[in-house]
Amino acid sequence: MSQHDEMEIEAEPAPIGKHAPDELLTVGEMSRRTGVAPSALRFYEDLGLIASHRTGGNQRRYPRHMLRRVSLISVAKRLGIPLSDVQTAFENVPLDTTPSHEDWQAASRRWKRQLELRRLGIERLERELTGCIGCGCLSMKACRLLNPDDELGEQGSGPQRLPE
Amino acid sequence: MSQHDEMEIEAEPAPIGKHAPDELLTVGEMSRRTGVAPSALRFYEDLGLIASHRTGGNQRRYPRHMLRRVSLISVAKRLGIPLSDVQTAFENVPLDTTPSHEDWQAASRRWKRQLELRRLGIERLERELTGCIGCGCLSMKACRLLNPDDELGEQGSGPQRLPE
DNA sequence: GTAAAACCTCAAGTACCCTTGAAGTCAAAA
DNA sequence: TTTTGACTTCAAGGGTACTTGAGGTTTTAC
Repeated sequence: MSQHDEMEIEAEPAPIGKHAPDELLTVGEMSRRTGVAPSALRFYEDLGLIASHRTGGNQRRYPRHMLRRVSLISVAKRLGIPLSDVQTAFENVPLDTTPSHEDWQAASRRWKRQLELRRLGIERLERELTGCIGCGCLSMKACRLLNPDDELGEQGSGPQRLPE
Repeated sequence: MSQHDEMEIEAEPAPIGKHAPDELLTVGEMSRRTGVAPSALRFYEDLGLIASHRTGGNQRRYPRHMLRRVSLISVAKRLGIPLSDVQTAFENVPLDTTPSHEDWQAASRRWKRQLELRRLGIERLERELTGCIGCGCLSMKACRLLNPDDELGEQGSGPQRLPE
């Protein structure tokens, strides 16, 4: 395996001077840059979370803006956010064209809201636990943590999500 | 085939219609009280996350303190915390005897620390996203969110966890 | 005493989120 | 041009977290 220096990745004839904004990335380059395995990238593409162009030889070529999507997906993964939620967050970010300023702004705000809700859920549980530590009991009666039949504890069975 | 060769926990005649404070719970009662399916309870028991006594007829009977464990497990599920982490959090809480005040206190503190780490990860991402919204870019170069090769983004492939 | 409801085990199935491997193709360096 | 590494698809496998179903037993209620 050849370890290239961090040079400009130019799959196509390089425009003189600066990197092309239209530069396309192979699956391997995408993987190295995002830390997401090629197999996972293909998987995300099957799910429609990301998209690629194909060369004449049927190889994937990703537009640069796809880096953002992949990075956001991997961030979500680290926070335990399911891919279905990621899909929702991406709802109005175009796959086929470079998303506009506004597209990403809107997506950022959606992401932030999601994160905020998750954080609030955690903060609340922290408060409950602090109370439990304070009273030294984890009391079944007093502790909302252990009686979560409120907005946090939607249903009895099945996968559960934080409220949205 | 009945096996009464040893003293087993018998289904005691319940005090008329009401629950005794040291009452043992069947798997069904446990399920109704915690919202966790009986199959999941059995699964947790297989994993060693919870434990039960058995009647002479080999049916599970849960001591009341097991309600806490199950509830905490289901809280963890809601927050996307894997069962392996739950196991860690329970490490020093006895399964066979009613955990003491101090056992639960220590567990509470461990839980709180776990939640705190998770929250901090989220808060950091929120800050990053706020910056991105602010600058209106989600810039690949400026945004740590999209270049997470720091303590949050350990390695390239494989399942990733929040730092602990 | 009997019948229904609740329980038991064990095996297989499901859903998500991928990874691994086989068998073959493409692309760029030597 | 040749070689090699990177790529392709497709099928199967794996970990987590369970659910479902079959076939049988126990407990409870009448």
